[in-house]
Amino acid sequence: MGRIQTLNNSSRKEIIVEKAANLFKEKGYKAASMRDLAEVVGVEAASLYNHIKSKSELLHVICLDVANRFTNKIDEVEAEELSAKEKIEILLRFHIQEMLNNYEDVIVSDREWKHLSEPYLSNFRHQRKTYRKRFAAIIEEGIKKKEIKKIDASTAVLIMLHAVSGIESFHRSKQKISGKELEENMVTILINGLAK
Amino acid sequence: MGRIQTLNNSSRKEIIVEKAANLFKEKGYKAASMRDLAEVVGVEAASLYNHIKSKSELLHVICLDVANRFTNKIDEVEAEELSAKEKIEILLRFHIQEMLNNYEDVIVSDREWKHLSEPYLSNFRHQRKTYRKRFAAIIEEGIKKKEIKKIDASTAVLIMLHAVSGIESFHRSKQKISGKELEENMVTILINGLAK
DNA sequence: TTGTATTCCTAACGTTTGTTAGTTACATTC
DNA sequence: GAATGTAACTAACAAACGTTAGGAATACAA
Repeated sequence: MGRIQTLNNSSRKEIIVEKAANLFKEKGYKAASMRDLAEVVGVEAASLYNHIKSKSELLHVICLDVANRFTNKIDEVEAEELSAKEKIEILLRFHIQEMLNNYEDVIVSDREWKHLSEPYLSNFRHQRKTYRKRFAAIIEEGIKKKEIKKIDASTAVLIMLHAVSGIESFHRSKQKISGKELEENMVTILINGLAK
Repeated sequence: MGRIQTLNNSSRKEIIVEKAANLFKEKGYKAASMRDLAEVVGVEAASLYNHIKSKSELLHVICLDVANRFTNKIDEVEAEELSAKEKIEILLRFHIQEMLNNYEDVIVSDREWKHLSEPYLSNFRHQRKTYRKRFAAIIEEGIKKKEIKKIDASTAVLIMLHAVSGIESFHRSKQKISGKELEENMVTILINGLAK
């Protein structure tokens, strides 16, 4: 009968959420059972319920946290006095950094948000939609100021956000290049294109 | 007691696979139950087993079909006498077209392949890996011939493949722009970049 | 019309699922 | 050391899952 190891200043709940993110990333939310999670945590399944309310709570804690991080960042970027192109590059680099450092949460949020229950599902959808609109608005500002090519702004947002999510494959591979190199490559390709 | 509608020259099995792809896309493979599928098909769950062997067969039929289409295309492209840049653009446009026309299969294959059972899982993984290597080789050829910027080829592949998968959001949105416009925007951004 | 496949049905199976109830062990405070 | 709250356990629940068995209805060939 071993207790959950609580190192640092993280609570037992935080540890469970962290392990859950890992498991959800690996197997998907639906395929990951509470008994799987319990095993990883080192405890019986029923014991988890001393710390969390339900399986779905785990998912919405993860998703909400990720969504808030991106919302906070775009708040910050919009407030600064920068050119549109600079704003875009900052956001793009932030996405890449998040994907390099907190990728488990980000991937789960990206891929499993559909399994959120109401009202968290509606909230998440709204926050996501709003974020993309604000991102697109920055691009449109850049087009107006002739910093950016005349392209469809929402398509550009779509490309950038999804391109970044490809970093998951990078994590799985043998990491021939470093995170910094990856970041520079991505920014170059997306801002300046492949063609010479 | 209604029978499965079999129009054109498609078999009942093909109809089930088609509806399954739609359902898997909507709810995810694990969350989509055979009873859900039966309801969509218009039949009782047990009746499906007169036409298919198992739920997992549905998934691997879908995934294998998608993987083969891309493999066939890259076979075709490699055989032609074209510049690397042209080859890349053809492949990119093919990905976009597939995502516009057969997106349900492609999305399911992209997102749910992890739930394949052996030996289909290993086969799929291998085919996917090989495809990406071949794609990266074309890019490296382009770099050598100075048609393409000096970037990390596998990062470029990763960006392109994942950018295209963002077209799913396009399908969900109110389609302000046409498929053709979307294609041109994507190709422009990825080949020439955002910056003016 | 009769015989034979095909396609559907109902009923049920054995698992696995998320979760609750009730109880025991540990940790902390007085 | 007694008291109290926290965190673990065992056992079990009802519901949902994929799938099978066996029989009834339909379609097609003779």
